[in-house]
Amino acid sequence: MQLYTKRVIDTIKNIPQGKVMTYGQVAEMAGNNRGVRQVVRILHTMSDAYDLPWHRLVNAKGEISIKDEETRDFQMYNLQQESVEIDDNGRVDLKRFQFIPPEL
DNA sequence: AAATTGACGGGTG
DNA sequence: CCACCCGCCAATT
Repeated sequence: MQLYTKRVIDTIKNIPQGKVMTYGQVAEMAGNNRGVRQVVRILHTMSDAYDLPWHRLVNAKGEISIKDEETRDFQMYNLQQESVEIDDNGRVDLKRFQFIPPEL
């Protein structure tokens, strides 16, 4: 597996409880803002194996991006358990809940 | 070895 | 705000 992929996994694992990150932000932290698609792919294939808190990922608009209803509900449930608020449109207020990693 | 796959993002109209 | 287009990366098939 490539370094980039590892960094993506690390980045996701480092998202603290009660906060969320966008897919693009993860790609950026991992060193390649253009590798968003790969982030998505990782979630599909490796989220179980690497025990990733995938529920802390939302798209750039702050929406929960899962299509499958059950999985989406599961994500919302988990977020709410961490006191992340979700509005009627299934959106999270990024201003309040987005995790901004310490740069260094 | 080539094609496919994805839970995306930014720009445009 | 919505709809569409196209660029992008690497694990899998």
